[in-house]
Amino acid sequence: MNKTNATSKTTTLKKTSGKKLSAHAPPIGQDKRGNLRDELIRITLRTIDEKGYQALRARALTDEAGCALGGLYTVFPDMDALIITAKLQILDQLDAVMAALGPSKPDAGGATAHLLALADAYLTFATTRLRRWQTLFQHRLSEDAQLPEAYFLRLSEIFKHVEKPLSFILPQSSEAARAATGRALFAAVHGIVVLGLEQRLGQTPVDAIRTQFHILVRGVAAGLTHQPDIANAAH
Amino acid sequence: MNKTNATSKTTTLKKTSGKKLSAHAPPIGQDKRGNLRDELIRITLRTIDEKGYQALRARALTDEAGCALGGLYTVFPDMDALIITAKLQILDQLDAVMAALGPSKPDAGGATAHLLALADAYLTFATTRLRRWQTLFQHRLSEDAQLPEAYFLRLSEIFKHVEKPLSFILPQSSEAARAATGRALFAAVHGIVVLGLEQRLGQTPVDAIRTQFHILVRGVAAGLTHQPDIANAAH
DNA sequence: CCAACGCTATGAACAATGTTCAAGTGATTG
DNA sequence: CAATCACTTGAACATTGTTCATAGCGTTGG
Repeated sequence: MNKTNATSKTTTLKKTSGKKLSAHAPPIGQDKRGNLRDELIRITLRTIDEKGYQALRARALTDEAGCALGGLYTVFPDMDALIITAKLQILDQLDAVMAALGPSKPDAGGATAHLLALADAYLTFATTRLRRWQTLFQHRLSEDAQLPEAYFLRLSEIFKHVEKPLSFILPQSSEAARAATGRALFAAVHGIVVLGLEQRLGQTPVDAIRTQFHILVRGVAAGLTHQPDIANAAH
Repeated sequence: MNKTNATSKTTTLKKTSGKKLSAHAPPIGQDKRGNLRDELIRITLRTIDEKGYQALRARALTDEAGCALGGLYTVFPDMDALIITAKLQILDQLDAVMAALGPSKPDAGGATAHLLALADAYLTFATTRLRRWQTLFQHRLSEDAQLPEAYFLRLSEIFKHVEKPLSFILPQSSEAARAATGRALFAAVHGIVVLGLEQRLGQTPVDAIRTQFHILVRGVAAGLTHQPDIANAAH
């Protein structure tokens, strides 16, 4: 069912035909070294967009980049490193989308509207760039490998987009309380989107997803407005 | 690395010497057919508990079950089917944990407390049976395979645990509004746990996670109590 | 009893992976 | 022109899940 044998012919063996003429007329490679790295990253992102991160294959990438299989391992220690680089770029794009909304109006109503706009931007990112978003949050690197610290730093930056408007809903609260609340809100919206996009049965889920985080964001905003101590009574 | 169970292999193989009606218990293979299936499921869950779903290997499972590699494919169409069966059982366990809390007290305060207890039960499940929980929500089946409808039915049942106490917070709301709110709340807590357990850096994240969904659940409960229309104004 | 049949388990073979590394290639240098 | 060196190459390797011709064993018919 799974691994169809269609590929048996495709991937191989121009070796019989003499490639003595190595033909370094530039098929793809523009410069030399650093460009193979960038080229591989570019192809990785393109493959993700077209077929999803599950389709990333060392041979397919190097074929398309016009280098040998081993070439990949001259610019990356392994495939994980390549994918991590791609994930970092995608995270930057998500950050940019949320940053592009600008600041919120400095009152509780404006803050709530801004939180909804952030959630909407997140949902839009997840649906319009579904494969990139899936790469961000579904892809697992293999066993021992660890995401770099820069990844988590970027993630905290994203949480900050949510923290900022909270200062108009929780003007008296501590920095820590706002951080926890912002993180909770982002994670909550993330969870709604995750479970919503996971199951592709049912009907158009996007509106249902939007309904859910409307309830959630407006509910939390109203609750915190009436009882700000909730955010502080952490323990 | 560990071919420790060479003994089990030999013992099971010798049951070829007749004894269909065996008085003394055979070592592993008790009956015939359905037992290999159950045995494989058992071993699958055990492997998940000990090493995580990433460690599931056809050869390791069949070795331990005392059958040949191909034996797996006589009782399951492929490994996905086996893992799906395991996931269904794990989902049942999660459902049982949340059902074990019983009903909430029939007022808004009792409902809020119950929602918090549900979130806490979920977090406890995720942390004490981490590998099973990861299998539930991190494992992806390969490409074409689909989770069975029973899986999503079970999931809706779990959402219902959250819906029920909501009737004391939103007594006037429609069934649909409560369903959307319940789903949103579960997904929100799920998102908090997911992002919380993802990054194991920092110190004890469990308390931080608990803090977050306290803010969230109590915030939403308070908000919906003061402005019940939020749950209805879907669009 | 045994011969023939049918089901089931078997495990070698296969295709598709990521990764390694000896060998090759071409430029630079002495 | 030879030697050296940095870099590239792709065949080989180790692991995967999956398949399928074959062998084994119980049942049945004569």
